[in-house]
Amino acid sequence: MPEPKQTKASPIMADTDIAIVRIAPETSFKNKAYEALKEAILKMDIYATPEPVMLDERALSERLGVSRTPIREAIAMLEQDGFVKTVPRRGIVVVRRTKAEIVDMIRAWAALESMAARLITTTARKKDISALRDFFKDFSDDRLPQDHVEEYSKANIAFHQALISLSESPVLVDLTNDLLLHVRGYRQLTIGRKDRTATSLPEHLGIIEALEARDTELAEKRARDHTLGLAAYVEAHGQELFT
Amino acid sequence: MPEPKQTKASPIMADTDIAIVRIAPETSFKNKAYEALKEAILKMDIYATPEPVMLDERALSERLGVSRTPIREAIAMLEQDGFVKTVPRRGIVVVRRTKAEIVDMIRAWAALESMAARLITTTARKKDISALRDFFKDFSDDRLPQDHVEEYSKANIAFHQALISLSESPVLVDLTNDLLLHVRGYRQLTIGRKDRTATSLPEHLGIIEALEARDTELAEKRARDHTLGLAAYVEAHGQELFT
DNA sequence: TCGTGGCATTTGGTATGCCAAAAACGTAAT
DNA sequence: ATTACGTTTTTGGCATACCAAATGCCACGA
Repeated sequence: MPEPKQTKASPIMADTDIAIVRIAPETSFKNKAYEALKEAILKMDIYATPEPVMLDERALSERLGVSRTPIREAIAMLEQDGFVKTVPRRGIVVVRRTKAEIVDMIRAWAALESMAARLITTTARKKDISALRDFFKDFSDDRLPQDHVEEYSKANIAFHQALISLSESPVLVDLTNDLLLHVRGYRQLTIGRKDRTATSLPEHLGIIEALEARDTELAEKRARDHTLGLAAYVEAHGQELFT
Repeated sequence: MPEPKQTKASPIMADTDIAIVRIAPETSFKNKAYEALKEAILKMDIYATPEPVMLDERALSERLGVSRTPIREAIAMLEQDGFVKTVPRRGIVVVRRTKAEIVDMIRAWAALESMAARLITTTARKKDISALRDFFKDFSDDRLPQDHVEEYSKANIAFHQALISLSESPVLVDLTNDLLLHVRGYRQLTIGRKDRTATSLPEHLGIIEALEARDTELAEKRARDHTLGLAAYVEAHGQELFT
């Protein structure tokens, strides 16, 4: 009889299916190149120089020690992500976002995060919600966020990502992570700006309180308004950030 | 003789810069393959058969008349989109979404669309908003949507896409289009189900009215609740849709 | 001096060939 | 007949070679 081919284990070791589920996935050169290039792109300050940043396939393949083929596949993937754009017979250019695009992304982020907040009020556990406060435990009246902007900025990002994760919605998590990668292109310059930092912490605490109170509408509104506030800030003050 | 192909204009016609802006972009085989495969994947009914749908690089390259290289690059792009997943030395499998994933996507869609509605109340022109009614002009009490499900389903999709477009937010437009492509995997089975169709039209009209009234909060709420309603419906009745 | 034509170079696009892993197949031994 | 084992085939990954378009350099000539 046609028994399903799935693990035709011999009778003796039928019950010894130890945790040997998958041996080394051994990521391909394509994926390695993708990760390497993605990190490199995110690390470089694209908005520092006026002239566009270009990539060279052959130079990359030589530097990474692989042929052009996996490099090109990685480039194709990065292009899908919107990080680069290849112009036929001209070169591969690292995409620079305009202020309008960044603002637009932040608005989308606000939409997704407010939905996450909504979901959290109905599903997350109380202790997990309260744990969100830990991200800011190093800040207080004696140690103001605006005096440690860089550190607060990291805590800020971590908080938002943890918040979204609480929604237990893979789609929301993935989409916001993608957006954050683009927005973080000029991390020091936006998220952690001193004048916004002052109002940021209280707003975060307000969100947490609404979540704990299971107030769906309020949590959604506070999450949305908080991030829309960032969008408005960038729109108003971000002019100098784009040379 | 090799005449310069790029019309190096002589001084006489220096100011006669006619509309010769760009010659044929001539999309590459890579992009052609990407489009072709994407359409093919969306067209096939992935959820019809129990066994996973596989793709074969060599077969595809032969059928499309190109080598494997552009095919592989197209596959890499599709994998970034989440349409396929290549398993090393096993094959390329068309991804099948679970009910939970679809519901999750619809929720994200609801989030983005409600943000679009919010933006529309502050920026869109009245006449553009009112024009949204045209999508449903073929339906009335004499010609109920639930009696023309297929046709209404198309109008439904078109309405939602037009709605998002009114936000003039490229990010929202792109993200929702991507989500819709995945959700539409079983178009007839979800969006246009008869029992939901009856309540769909009034809700749409309600959204349009809120937009026209520039009632930001109400428009946002109606847009969100409408699409969340679909999510809830799929979650409740979608069991049979996944074999 | 200036510009014009062409040749060399650069760069992305594509085709092809080979490799190793794994599945598929077939054969022989029990 | 079933199992075990070895061979063949399949399949994705990667390297390499070639092409054609676009660019830039440079010599030649008005």
